[in-house]
Amino acid sequence: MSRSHKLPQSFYSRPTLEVASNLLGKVLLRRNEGRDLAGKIVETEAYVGPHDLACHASKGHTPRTSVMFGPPGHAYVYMIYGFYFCLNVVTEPKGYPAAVLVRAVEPLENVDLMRQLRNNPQRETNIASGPGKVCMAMSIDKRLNGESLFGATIWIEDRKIDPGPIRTSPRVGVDYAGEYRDKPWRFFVEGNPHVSRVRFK
DNA sequence: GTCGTGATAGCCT
DNA sequence: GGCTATCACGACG
Repeated sequence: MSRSHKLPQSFYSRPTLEVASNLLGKVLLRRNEGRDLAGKIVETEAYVGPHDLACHASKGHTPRTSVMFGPPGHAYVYMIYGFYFCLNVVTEPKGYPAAVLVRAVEPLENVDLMRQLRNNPQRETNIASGPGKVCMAMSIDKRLNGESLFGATIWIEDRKIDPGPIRTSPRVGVDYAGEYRDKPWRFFVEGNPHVSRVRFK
């Protein structure tokens, strides 16, 4: 039983754009007080390293960004706008600071609990259709910053789901990033209603 | 449906 | 001090 479908470290230790694209259709798992919350990843963004002006690590190695400089396959969680958290997975070999932001998942297991954690939105497509929502729905906060994705707290599984057609677009909220602003480094499943609607075209 | 606004904390010139 | 990889809500129409 308990077969592990966990993605291995070699999955994460690759070029960030590949990881961001290949994460679509994989399943994010979060063990929360004995219950596993699960969601199929349908939207990601790549933050590709020290030269990418939208990547936090372009500001250098600071306490905040240090997890990104560490080994691949770990969670980089930070607080944004004083209210919300964003979940990233660290990519590329150790020492190269890059990560993939998980922007949206389609709830799969214990959906009732995920909905509750989000203060009971009406529509299921409003449970985890955005990076802050993903963290709320899956009980992810600063305490998980630096957590390995190979333990029993949070991980990503390959359930051999065909994600369907993949599209790209510019990333959300990075107008400040100069020549990197319009890089098509956002990946999402075309037509999936759980994708965040922001800057859709 | 779209648009504007307010809330708020941690980080870093 | 200024900015931020966001969300919810209310005002429109």
